[in-house]
Amino acid sequence: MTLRFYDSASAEVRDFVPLVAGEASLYYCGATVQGEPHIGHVRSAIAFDQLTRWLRYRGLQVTVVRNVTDIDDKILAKSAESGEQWWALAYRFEQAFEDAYDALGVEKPTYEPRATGHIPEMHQLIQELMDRGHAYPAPDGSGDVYFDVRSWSKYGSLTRQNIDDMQAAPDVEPEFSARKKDPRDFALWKGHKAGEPATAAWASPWGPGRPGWHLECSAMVGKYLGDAFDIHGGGLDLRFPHHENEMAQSQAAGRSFATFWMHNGLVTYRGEKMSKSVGNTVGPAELLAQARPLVVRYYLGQANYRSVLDYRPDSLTEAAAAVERIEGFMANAMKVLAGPGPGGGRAPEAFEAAMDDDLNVPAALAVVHETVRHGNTALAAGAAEREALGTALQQVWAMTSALGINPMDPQWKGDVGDDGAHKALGALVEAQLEARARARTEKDWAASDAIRDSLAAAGIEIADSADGASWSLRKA
RNA sequence: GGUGGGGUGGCCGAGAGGCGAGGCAGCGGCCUGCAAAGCCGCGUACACGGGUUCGAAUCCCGUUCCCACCUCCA
Repeated sequence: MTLRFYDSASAEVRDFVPLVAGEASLYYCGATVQGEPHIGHVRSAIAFDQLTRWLRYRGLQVTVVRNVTDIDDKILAKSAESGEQWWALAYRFEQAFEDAYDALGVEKPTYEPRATGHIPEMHQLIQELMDRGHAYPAPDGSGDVYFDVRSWSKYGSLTRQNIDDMQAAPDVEPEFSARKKDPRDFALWKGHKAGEPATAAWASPWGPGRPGWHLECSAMVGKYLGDAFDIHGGGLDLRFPHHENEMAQSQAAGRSFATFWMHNGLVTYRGEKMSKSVGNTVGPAELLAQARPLVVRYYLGQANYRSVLDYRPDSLTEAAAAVERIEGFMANAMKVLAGPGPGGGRAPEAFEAAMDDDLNVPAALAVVHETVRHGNTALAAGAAEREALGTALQQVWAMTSALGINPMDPQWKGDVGDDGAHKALGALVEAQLEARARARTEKDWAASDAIRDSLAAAGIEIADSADGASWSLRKA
């Protein structure tokens, strides 16, 4: 087997060869916790969760690091506006992100460092850059320290851009530009300004201040994954300047940094990028109000991670139908096979090949659905096809687990209600089903259908089969 | 101006020279007391114009439209 991923630095699909055999290290950019999460953030996390799960499926020991940027201009600005302490505000939104990740089955990263906990590592990196002549303190005594892009000939290589071809940014802050040797130089350290809270300033050899955004990630990567690691991920919108700058400052300091860069496609709404600055965001809570977490996860994870996902509210209904098809098969098969869920099965080769090929989830899901169809056929064939049924169930189990969408996973059970209530409901429904069965025996179709209709009105769906009727709560 | 990614059937969404991935919706059939679920069948789609080829959605040339980044953004 060969894993192949699209490396956005080289713009090609390449064989993935881990730096250390049997292991894989992944760093992907988490949130700047200055507001509520939107589904674009969540999509990114799900994409890298799929990647993590697949690397594990392939037997690699995976170390995952996702940062939390808990200090930045916007956090301070919002704090100043509302009066809430900046660190309290940051923590509040950090929790909102965590809740969304948890609800949608994104596995916890191995490490989840916060920027503010890594100031010494940042100072060290700045010092290394200064020693090598790639960073300089602002000449005006502001306490800012900048990265000198002209001193690093490879600047622009991640995004294959030539510095001189780049459109000059609108000079919104001339007072900053005046401190820079080149307008594209970016802040490694931001000197403390009058009016900013003292709690948002850390002592440094260049004066009190706080870290620049790009520097945080480089410092944390260095601490948790070392000078060289396998994959750096994040949203496509972070390629430039964030990732370009990260790469420049890390490599200029003599670290080799990532061997693969993977960027997930953005979520759009009515054709336009979803973002806080555009103001067209839709939060995970809005989707979770319309559909079960499993359905939301399926929806956000069903397209190729690199493609644009245009959110339309009704697409959740389609995702729900697809999930129920898979879920229905698994539930029926488990009932017939009367065993606990099968663990440890293997996915069909076609599924593995699709996932190995740059995580082709849509093609992999096609295999899931084909297997479900075969399984349903085996189910209908009865005892003669028990073995085929068992195989299909095992395969569907393995595939959905690998994608993080196994409907039988306890993770998704939360919406069923507590066991006591469910048990009581079951007793009541079973009594109804018995009455209906009697009516059916007497061919009293009116009575039989009345029972079915009243249960349906209460959100309980029943299905007839050769061995009697079964019921389930209607899922959103 | 520079850099990247795209335009596939009613919708979503893979594929990337020759067999119409898969899902959703729709239609017909089987099953069913009737339904539901499930199974079987039905679609001749690849922005436009040229070209290469026995054969192009896939390659080449041109045109056009869209998105993203070049400023904070997953």
